[in-house]
Amino acid sequence: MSEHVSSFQAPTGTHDVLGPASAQWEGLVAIFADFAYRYGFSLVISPLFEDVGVFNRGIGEHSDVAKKEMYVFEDRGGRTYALRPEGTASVVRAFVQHQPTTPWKAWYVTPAFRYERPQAGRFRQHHQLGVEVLGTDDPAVDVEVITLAWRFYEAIGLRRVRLLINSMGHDECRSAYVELLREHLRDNVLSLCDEHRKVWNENPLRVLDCKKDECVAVTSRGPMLPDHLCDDCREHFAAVVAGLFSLGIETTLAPRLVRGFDYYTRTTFEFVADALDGAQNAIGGGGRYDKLAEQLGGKPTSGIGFGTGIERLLLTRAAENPHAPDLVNRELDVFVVDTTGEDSATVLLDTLRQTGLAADRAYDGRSMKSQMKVADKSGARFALLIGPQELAAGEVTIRDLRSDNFEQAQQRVARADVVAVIADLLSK
RNA sequence: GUGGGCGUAGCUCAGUUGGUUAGAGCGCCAGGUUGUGGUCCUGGAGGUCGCGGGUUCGAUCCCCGUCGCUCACCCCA
Repeated sequence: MSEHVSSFQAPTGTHDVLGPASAQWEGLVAIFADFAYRYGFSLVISPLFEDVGVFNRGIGEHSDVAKKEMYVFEDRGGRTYALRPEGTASVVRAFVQHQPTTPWKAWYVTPAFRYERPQAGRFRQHHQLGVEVLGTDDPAVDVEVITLAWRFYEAIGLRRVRLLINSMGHDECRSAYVELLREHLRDNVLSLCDEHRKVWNENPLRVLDCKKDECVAVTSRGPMLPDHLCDDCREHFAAVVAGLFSLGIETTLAPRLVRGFDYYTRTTFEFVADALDGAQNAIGGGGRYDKLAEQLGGKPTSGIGFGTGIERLLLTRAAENPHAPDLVNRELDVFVVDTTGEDSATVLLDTLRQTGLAADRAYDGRSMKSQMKVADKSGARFALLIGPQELAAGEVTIRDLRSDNFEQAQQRVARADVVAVIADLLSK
């Protein structure tokens, strides 16, 4: 800042996550990875950018995300790519490309990019955790995916989360329904809100999602999707709801829940955090996409997935309980203070770390007082002091940084015994 | 894309109804005699008052523009 050179900052809508906040991320990802493992999922890593067609065909060219929110660019070879705006399309593209044996259960953690104006809980780069299951339309897998999400939310301490669930039907029963809805909207065009009065015909389902009083009044008098499902879809939906009920997972039937991506069929769901009173209270969502693999050039393959936003999860945790415990412990065990200027600290640290302890030190040959201050701020449980006396005696002074009694707080032990003594002290 | 609020030290903010060397708290660094943190005391470093232009004898303060942050709409995680 002292120079007149211009500097840089993170692009609009993006953020650097530094410690200690980043430890919360580590914790979330680690817990989710563990859940995924316990539910039989394996990690899938796919590219952050794809041929733009993957997303256009996947999420639908008429969706808002595809129309105006994608980061599209041309590379030096003239190919048109887009940064992934969500996780599912890439994973399904990978499935189609590699044709793993089914059912294929994959989980991911990824950034997602959307060109939007940032606001509370919404960014141009956000991060999602998610799972996908390809190759079965068994309602049991719908239940399993939703259960994984639900139990995960419980595990990270969320208490005020509601599960909204709906069925979009399959191609035929949905398009039949859309026609019914279209007729109903046509008869009531003048009663719709300003915006939908113009565009209701392009995608009638979107009107269901409108929160304006005018649109709500019209659609609530009109046909509802769950009432117009075919027998198969109705049975499938009933099986999903029954499965969740048998697990004690409370569901809210949401007949007007229409999610933003066109690929959804049958089961769709969303998790809403009541602690987030802003507009951005959806912390996760997903659904079935039985036509997506075909749309991406693969064999007809059923699929279902779920994604949840890391930033919103952390916001929700903080909103529900400002004093929520850390999701992962990143405190140091010991801090080495060495004023001899020789390599005692270097050697001792190597030993400590090899035994699995978390250990750090001060640099630049600072005074003992200065190093002790750093030790204190590091949060370490113990300080290990090496001055001329310890050096000469081949010993180390162990000081308990949580004790305020000078006499009882420290003891001198032989270098060779340090690891054992520390291990013993930490186990108490 | 549209609209509101805001932009002064690393952080949170005062302040100047336009006038000499711009402040506080926290944080950071160094001391408070002989090798020891957390409290306390002292001292220090650190700011083109977002950037550009205009008005003025003079602008951090007024005006315009611009960039950025933030909140909301739309939509979404």
